[in-house]
Amino acid sequence: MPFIQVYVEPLALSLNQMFTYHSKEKLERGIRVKVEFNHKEMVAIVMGECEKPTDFQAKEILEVLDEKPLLNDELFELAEYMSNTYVASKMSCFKTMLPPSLRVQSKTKPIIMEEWFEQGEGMSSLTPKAKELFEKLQPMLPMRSSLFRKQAKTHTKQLLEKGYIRSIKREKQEEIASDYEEDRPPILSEDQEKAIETIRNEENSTFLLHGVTGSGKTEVFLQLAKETIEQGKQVLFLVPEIGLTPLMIQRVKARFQQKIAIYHSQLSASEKYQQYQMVKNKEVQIVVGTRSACFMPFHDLGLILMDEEHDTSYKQDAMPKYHTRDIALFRSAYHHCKLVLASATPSLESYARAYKGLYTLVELKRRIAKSMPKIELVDLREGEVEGGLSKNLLDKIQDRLAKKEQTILLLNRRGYLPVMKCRKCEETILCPDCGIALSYHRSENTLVCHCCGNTYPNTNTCPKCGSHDFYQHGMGTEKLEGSIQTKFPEAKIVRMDADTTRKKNAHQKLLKAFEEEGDILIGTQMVAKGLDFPNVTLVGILQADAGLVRSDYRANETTYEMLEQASGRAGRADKEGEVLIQTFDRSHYVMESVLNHDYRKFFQTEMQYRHLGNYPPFTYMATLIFSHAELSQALFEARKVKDELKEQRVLGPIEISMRQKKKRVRLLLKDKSQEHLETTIWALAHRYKSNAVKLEINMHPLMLEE
DNA sequence: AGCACGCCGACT
DNA sequence: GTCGGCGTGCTC
Repeated sequence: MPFIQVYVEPLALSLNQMFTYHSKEKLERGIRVKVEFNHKEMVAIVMGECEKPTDFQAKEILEVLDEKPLLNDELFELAEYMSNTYVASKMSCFKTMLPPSLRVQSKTKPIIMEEWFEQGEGMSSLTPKAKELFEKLQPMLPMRSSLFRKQAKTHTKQLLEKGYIRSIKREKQEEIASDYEEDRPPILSEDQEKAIETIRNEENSTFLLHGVTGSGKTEVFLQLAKETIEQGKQVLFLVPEIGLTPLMIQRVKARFQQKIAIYHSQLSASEKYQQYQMVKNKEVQIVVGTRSACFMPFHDLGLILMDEEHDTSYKQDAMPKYHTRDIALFRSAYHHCKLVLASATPSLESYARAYKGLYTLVELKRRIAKSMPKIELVDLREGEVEGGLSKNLLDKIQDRLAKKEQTILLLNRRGYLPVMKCRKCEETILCPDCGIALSYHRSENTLVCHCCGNTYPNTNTCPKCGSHDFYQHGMGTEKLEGSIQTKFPEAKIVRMDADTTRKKNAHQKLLKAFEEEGDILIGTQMVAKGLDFPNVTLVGILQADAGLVRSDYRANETTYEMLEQASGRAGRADKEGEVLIQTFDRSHYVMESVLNHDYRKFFQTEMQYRHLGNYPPFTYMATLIFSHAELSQALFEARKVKDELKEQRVLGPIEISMRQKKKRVRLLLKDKSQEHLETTIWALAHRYKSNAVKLEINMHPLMLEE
């Protein structure tokens, strides 16, 4: 009669230890069981057998929930790796790795049923409209209820009640593969051929494909994927955000003409389960997906492609705060398969590794058809500037309108006014939860916290002195849209930012609207990513240095990335592209590098600064956030920890925005050794398991919390 | 993480 | 007199 060890349901680090139970049967690692834990019933995951405990009485297992383990050996190893490197509980790693319906907490059996309608024997009379609809839809029965409802709308109820249709439950079936016209591979450029050759033949397993925008990286991907599939192996194709990559999916589908799995966070639980099972049951060879797709249960992975590898959406900001790139590296090592990281603006970490020869650098230096867009820097300190727009830029917009060509304007600040500051008493209206300035959004007449997303009605009254007079300085996308519309009344303007893309599929709808009839697309940095409109010949960046004033160590990198990516949106087809960058500091090395499309120069300069400041890739970092209702308590703990850590460089403590009415204080640790950093942080994590001051850890942070 | 236990303030 | 605040200790 075996004793088994389990991890229990709560994700907290304080319960990140195994508990022992008694079982009537042998149980494999990875099987879920129901147990009593601290007077409560909960689910636990079996980790293995052990000896009879001597110092306590083990309880009985109440129920065995699975026949087969949920995770294979590789995924167990991966969970171990994740837990260690990101200082997260094992259970939180298991949770992240599984699709929602298989998660530990999930009580429902993952057999997914869906509602269908079948023909009934309704006799009583119908209203004319219902009768008409029923006659139209009858030949299609039985059909999916959702489809039926979409057409019959409110008449569905009547048809059900009068028995013309009956509701039945069916096991969910797979969507019929939509047919895409087969896409034949084009003739590759010399650069592309060479890139493929290198990746195919080089011994190294990790490659950094540095290809300028429009250099045909995708074609390289597709070719490599094809070869892998022909060897009977699986391909994982990672993309940053699915909302921006419908084109990519279409291309993959069209090229391969076989069933592929698509996995991203916007799928419903049952859709995720379906896609997950397709991979597990070896029904598909290709998976295209975002961050969470890096945990798919592959059995014979032959190639991992990671597009836009610099993109920060690859890092999860909830526990465990993993980076998809690390997971991809782990899996490529486990499966002995190649990993191709690709970007026009690689992360400094990846490029540094390629530079050292750890990764093999593969370059695509030329655009397929056209030359790179012409870039012009406009000094905002000189010449006329009207509402944030230089005369130069206004003229160019006018010119594109006349030529019926399109313009993209990038302003990395949403809303109407970025701050509400009272003219009388100089009070700034702050978010009660976060303590940072609220932005005014005119269309909704609300004040929005861009930190936590909370909205408050705008009373246009100063909370301190009751005045109604506020400063009008600064500008967000909403205000820009208004002023552009006033200047060019005939122009069709589309605005794309977090406010206009909140609804599902809003992204695609806005982009479609712009492609079909828009003249000017105004947006935050989301318009810099991956858009491909042949008729866009002008890109204007309004406040190029806005990002440079930020204090965080990656400010220059993100600014370079944003400018270079935005520039890549201009002149993608046969028309020449032009980019106008408005800046206060045209001699800044970020501006100069972008001007000449010189990533290497940017890299070398930035590396010097990183070296001087002891920042990644020269060190490993972690942030520690101490939170408590009382600032003094949080500060006290932070200072105590700082004093103890003599071997690392510690920055802070600094006070950052509140969360849930709690004051927060941040320390930033830098360490030459990743192992040393890990052991230090783990020790701290254990110490703060049950402290009134809470400690939040972010290993290898990309964005420092403010 | 939850939740029971336990010890002090303002209320029917 | 008690209802209820949340500090701290425990979970096989």
